[in-house]
Amino acid sequence: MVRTPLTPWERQRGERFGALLRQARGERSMVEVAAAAGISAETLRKIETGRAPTPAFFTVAALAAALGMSLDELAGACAAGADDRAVALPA
Amino acid sequence: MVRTPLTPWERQRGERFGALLRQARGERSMVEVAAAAGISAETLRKIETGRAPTPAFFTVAALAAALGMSLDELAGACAAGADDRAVALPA
DNA sequence: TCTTATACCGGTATTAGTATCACAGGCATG
DNA sequence: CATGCCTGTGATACTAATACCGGTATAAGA
Repeated sequence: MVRTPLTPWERQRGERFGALLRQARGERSMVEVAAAAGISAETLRKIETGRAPTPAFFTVAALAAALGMSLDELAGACAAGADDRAVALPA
Repeated sequence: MVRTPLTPWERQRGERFGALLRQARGERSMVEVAAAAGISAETLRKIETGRAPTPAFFTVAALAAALGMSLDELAGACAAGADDRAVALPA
């Protein structure tokens, strides 16, 4: 109605998204990357753990810049990983 | 404190972002592009008019896909347009 | 052992994104 | 002229993102 709750596959996509970011972070600490991106460490943690499955665009953009990765490949990786959505959720 | 309100330049960036999207939409109607992106037309309108200055990442990704534009260039255009932020908001 | 640093987790507070409803203007068709 | 359709808009409702705090666990080092 007012604001469609996140679907299960959206949350799963968020988890994949977070895993991707964590992998990209590598050895660097959360606080360092968060500071580089200009966000709080808690937010970064929530995104990485999938507890914030749909972060804001500019948050992701700053994060990608801090991690030195492309937004397109990031979105593409999630879209590619979520292509089974078409089977699980035909609508 | 708990959720930093959007700064004025963030809102301005949102306006530029929306203007960019509206320009990219061209002659196509809001409802068509919104349907192609899988979001509601009202949401697209709010994003375009800058009333939703920091949309969700996947919303923007779907929109960019529907419009056939790159996320990196989109983010880059906004970042480039907002470089006067450093002067307006030194903090 | 004690301290420190990092990360995870739960709760809380506040703002913002997203969707539905109702409305107005333009334009065509009856 | 009336009616319906389409586009864009304003108001409203509800959920999610962001941030801060305290606590916990693990590992490294003094």
